[in-house]
Amino acid sequence: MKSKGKGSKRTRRSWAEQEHADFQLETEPGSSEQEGSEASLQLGGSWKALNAEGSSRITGRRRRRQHSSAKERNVRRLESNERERQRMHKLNNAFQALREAIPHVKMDKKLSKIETLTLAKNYIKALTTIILGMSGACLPHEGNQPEESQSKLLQHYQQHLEDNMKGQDDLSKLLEQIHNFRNSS
DNA sequence: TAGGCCATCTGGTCCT
DNA sequence: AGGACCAGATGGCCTA
Repeated sequence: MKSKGKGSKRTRRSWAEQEHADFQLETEPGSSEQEGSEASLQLGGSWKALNAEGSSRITGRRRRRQHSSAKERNVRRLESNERERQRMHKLNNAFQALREAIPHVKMDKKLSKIETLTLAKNYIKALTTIILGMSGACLPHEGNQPEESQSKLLQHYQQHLEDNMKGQDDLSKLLEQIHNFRNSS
């Protein structure tokens, strides 16, 4: 969460505020609006935006007929918005956990999401390389072809997941095991 | 000031 | 049927 500004950013008209006017504007009066008709074609968020600009590109498209009252729709939309916020918060928490799990140089600057994913991918690759190197050293009689080692590593990891992985701390346990393994070898 | 990043809203689709 | 997921749109904040 950014430190400032986000709390006061709700300047867009809420669905509750604009719902009535938009519904009148976008629904062709007197038309037979059956569920699943052309009205349900995918337009996503561009629908309102294009209409607001007065574009004629989407003429003829109508919002799907809603069977519930405006008030019920309003309530469901607000509930849906809340769920979506919670979902995005969980996603952001996961990003934050990932940020804390990967080492990076600019500790003072928060990694963006794309940076986090990219660094995480590179970190996994680096760790995999290290582990493959260690397993190659410890298994002199095994075939040391990269694909073979990688396959064994994956097998071992999956087995480990099935046997032990149950909670949120499992990744740190695994990293601890890797750390211990490195120290002992 | 432009561009990057982000939070939020929104409606369609998928899944249970 | 309802919730989860997804992607587009929008507008605010920040930085170069």
